[in-house]
Amino acid sequence: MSAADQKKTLEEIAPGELVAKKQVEQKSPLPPLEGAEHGKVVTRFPPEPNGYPHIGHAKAAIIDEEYARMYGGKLILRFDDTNPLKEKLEYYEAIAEGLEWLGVKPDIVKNTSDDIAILHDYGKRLVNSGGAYVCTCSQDRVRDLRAKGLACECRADGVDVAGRLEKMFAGSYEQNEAIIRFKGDMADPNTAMRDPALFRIIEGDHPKVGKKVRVWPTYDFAAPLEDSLDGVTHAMRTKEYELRNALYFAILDRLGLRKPAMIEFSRLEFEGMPVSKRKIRPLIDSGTIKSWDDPRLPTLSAFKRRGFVPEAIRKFVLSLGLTLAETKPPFEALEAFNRKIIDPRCMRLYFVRDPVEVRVEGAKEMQVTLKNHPTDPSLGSRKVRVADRLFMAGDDAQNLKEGDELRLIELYNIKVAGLERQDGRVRAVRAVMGGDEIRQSMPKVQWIAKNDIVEFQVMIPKALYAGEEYNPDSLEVAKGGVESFAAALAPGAQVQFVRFGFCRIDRSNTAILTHR
RNA sequence: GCUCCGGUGGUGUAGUCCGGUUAAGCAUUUCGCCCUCUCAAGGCGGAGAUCCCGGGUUCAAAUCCCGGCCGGAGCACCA
Repeated sequence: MSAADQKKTLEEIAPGELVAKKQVEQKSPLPPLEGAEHGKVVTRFPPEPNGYPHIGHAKAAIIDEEYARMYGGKLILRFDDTNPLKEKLEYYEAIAEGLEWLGVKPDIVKNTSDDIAILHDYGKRLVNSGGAYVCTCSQDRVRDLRAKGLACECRADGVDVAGRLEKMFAGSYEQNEAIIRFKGDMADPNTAMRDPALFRIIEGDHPKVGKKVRVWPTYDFAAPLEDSLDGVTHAMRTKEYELRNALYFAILDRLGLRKPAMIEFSRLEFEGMPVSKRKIRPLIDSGTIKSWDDPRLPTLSAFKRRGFVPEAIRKFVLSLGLTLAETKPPFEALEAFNRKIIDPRCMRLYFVRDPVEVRVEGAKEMQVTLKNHPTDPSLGSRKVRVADRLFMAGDDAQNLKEGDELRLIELYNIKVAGLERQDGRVRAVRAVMGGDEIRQSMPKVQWIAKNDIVEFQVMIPKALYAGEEYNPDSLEVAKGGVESFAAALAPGAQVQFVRFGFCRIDRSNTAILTHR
């Protein structure tokens, strides 16, 4: 019996007994938070200031903020700076700037290193209460025994733990000589629980606290403590940390501290656009890529430079949801969001790639007014003087045949009278006036008056990586010309070059293609 | 190797916890039409998924159970 038949029969036998499945409506693109109370939600975005912010940071920060706002709560930006060897002052700033550009406004900004004394205190407390111990084994031995699931002597009773702890903080141990380890379970199938390091000694110059501190907590210790102490109610992190959840909660349990809820989501990365410094740094060091805002990179500064707007990134990120599936979302979707947002505010200007000269016989010099936007008059117009010589795009010219008619957009029609070729390529076009009637079927092309053209180039970013290899064709350069009006635009201006694509002016005579 | 997490149209997701209302919603992509002095945006419409595979439970399974297969992650004194 089909579902419909069953339903019908049921209605006959027991009218009114059929209950409609409850409708779960939800406004926000994100699912509701478990146990969230309005006004009491605290989330946190905890980047390590060890590099420039990228699209992966954006995802986490946006989700964190979105939830804080959704529930009228607070967002904490916490620089997770517990490794002086990796962190630099410029990265704190870069991250803060990146978030500001994104429109993510934290309610509180702090550093994990601000709380180093508190963290030390809890660490000592944990050791003194038997929840952790000082291990003086070599790194190799620790790794080896963890793999085998065996404990070392340092964990046994009878070791002078108090003395070792004292030595650790007093500076008697050298770097790598001693660590504080959580007393977990060396036989736990979850290897994260096999007595992980909680503190280690690092001789370094910390960007915020200098050389004063040498005993630094690891992420595994700092994260749960900070979250709990800061009042975070919902902590979110990417799913590669999933196995550490047990440790996170075990630490808080042993210290008797409040436990936040933990939510995971997958990392965000685009195909051919790696986020990892391991893949980008060599290209920078070798000069293949000049800077961290190169338009092929997934850094926020690159997205900005390329012409993506924060609203588009936010919409895109939220459209991905909180899935755990590891996929590479379509870059085209980001482009589509961005296009819809910038379309109404981009002036339509002419860029001709590989210009080919057109001579229109009998054309008199005249002045035309061109609309800067097809539907929005507030974007204004511009005046251009045209005589009998102008340029059209090389690709458009190549397909011409004698007798073809085409429309020079917002100017007039022309009829091809002759083509001048060189090596089989059309080098110049001779044309005659073809009237002014606009016909839908007629091809329409953009043009630039000969006396108005300015040399110009557009950089076209492509996939940086093809599989595991650097893509040597990742940056295409389209050379050509623009109207003098476009050449005069200030860097940062976003325009649409008609029939070419949306671009952001990067510097004088150069733009970057945002997307088609 | 051990442990954990994923697997829904070309792509990304919603739905899966609490099985049934439309055998699957949205976005992107693509195609067609309308609009249009752009191959943009906007409007309308179409195409595209045996919901990884195989069993089982059930009147009924994308949803529950078992077993596979495939993909990813963790096993740092990095975060």
